[in-house]
Amino acid sequence: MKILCVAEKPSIAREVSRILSGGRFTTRNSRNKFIKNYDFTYNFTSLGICDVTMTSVVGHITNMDFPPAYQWGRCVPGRLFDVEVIEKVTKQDVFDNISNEARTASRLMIWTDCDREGEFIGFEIYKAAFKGNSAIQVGDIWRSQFSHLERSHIIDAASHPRSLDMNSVNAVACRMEIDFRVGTSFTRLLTDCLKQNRIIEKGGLASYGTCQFPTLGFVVDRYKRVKSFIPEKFWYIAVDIRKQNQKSSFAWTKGRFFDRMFVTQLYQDCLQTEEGTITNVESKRTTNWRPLPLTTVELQKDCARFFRMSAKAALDAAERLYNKGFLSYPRTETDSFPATMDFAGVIAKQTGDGRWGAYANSLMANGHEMPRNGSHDDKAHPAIHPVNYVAIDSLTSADEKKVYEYVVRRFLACCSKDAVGHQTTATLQWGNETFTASGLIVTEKNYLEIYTYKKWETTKQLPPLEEGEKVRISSGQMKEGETSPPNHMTETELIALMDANGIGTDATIAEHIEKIMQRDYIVKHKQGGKEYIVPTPLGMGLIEGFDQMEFDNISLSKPFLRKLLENSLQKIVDGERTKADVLEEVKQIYRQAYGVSSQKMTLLASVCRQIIAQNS
DNA sequence: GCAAGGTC
Repeated sequence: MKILCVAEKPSIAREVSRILSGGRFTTRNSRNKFIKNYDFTYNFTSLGICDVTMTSVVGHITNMDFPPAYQWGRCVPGRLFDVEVIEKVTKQDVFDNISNEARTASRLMIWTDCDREGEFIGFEIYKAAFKGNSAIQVGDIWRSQFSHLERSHIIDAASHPRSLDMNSVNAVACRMEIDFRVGTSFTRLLTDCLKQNRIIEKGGLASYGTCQFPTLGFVVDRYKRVKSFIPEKFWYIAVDIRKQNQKSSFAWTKGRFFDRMFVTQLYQDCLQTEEGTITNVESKRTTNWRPLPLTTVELQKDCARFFRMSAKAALDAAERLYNKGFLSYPRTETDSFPATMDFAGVIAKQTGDGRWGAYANSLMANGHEMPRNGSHDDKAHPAIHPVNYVAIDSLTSADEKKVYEYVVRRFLACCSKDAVGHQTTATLQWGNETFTASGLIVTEKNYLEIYTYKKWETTKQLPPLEEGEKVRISSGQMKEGETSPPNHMTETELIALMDANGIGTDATIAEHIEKIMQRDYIVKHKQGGKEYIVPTPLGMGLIEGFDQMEFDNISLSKPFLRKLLENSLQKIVDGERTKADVLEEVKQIYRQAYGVSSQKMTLLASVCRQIIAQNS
């Protein structure tokens, strides 16, 4: 009896084969240069010893399309909400490999990632297998459940398969159809109209996407807030005391007020007394927590912040390091490690390095900590960590060097003790007002010694103060300040906003930013050594134009619709709603918005024209 | 020529 096993990517097929076969497998090439077919035998608990062929796909192998009659220019874009969609095989060689291998198989076992997309890819694999062997039915599919490649976990997964979760499959099918219909209809409408109005060039493209526009919306929103910012004056009271020839500044616990008279009144009351009283001195141990295990989004945010690397460049470098076997899988939302992971083994591989080897050695000698567990789990991959050592000087790409070093230091930091400090806070009463000052001494750096990207340092110390002590106010002043404008959007902030609002995924956030840059909706702008993202006049015109149309309580440039879709998809997964039901509801919202948009295209064009003229 | 999601 032959079992056909199919994974989502070649690296998983290789690893699972290695584990299940105990290293005794033979390898055949497929027509796709990335994909190998591995043959071995395995003793499945329920079936006994079976012949196994393990292979993989490379992500999705099919996609949606419209029939020829509905290609660009052949119908009005509004029809795309309702015409039939067809399935098209996008990777014929991969598809055929599965059909062929399925011919001699009596069972199909799906080893795709255990997330929603993985479930759908599993269904695509089933269809390819069924084409080669119609004796394989949906009910015969084994779906193995695993979230990392630790040996016992994989063997357990091999003996406890479940069935394919059609709710998840339907949720993904729903997402695909919405994104496809909405994206294509609006893109054709926008492009055709902006071309007619000569706002974009003949060969140009003005795309709309359910992720592209909310992303652009974030950038435009920030830009407008910076431009329309009006500074406001505020007032506050600041106090210095002097003791042992040392000045200490105390901050007002009330902060600041925009009412000058009010602060003046309080300040006048204070001036009645020349002395203040120390009402409280508190000295306590504080800790500064080691970082959480690394996710893709965190990696991208930190690379942008620490190395000024774009999200795309960071992910590309991490991917190359993964393909060379140095890093674990770099696309993950999980901020924890499996409890069974061999942390000491991972640390031991780093002990020979010239920069961090000594630290790794000290962790080995003194015992490492168990990493903290974050609350996110994509149920498919563990947090990003080094799997093999490479001397960074032997890497040729500057980005790879930085990313590898960062991932290693982050991992060692995860296995280290938290930093410890001592914080002293003194409270001062002056008249009716209270003020505080504090000083920090870092007593044990611990993880900070290896995680050099972060600063937590000893500050200026307070002089010895006692509760009840009278102190002379060496300077008590009412000061004036001014609110400052928000900064322009950084890539780090944009990634964080997208992540928080469910726009895109760990694997696609970087791509959406790149795409709207390609479309000339946003540009990166250097200012004072920092890089900011600002909208182009076209990008502003599009958002402004859509915002001026009157939709019924919805916005095409904000993240709410995407979030609504995401919530509804989860309900499909949970079995609370059907795909047909959600599809109709969401389609109806966009269909209506499309109707309004197509009527108001002249408004959009004139808004665009106006903003472009203002900025040229 | 159009989307977003996988992966290489």
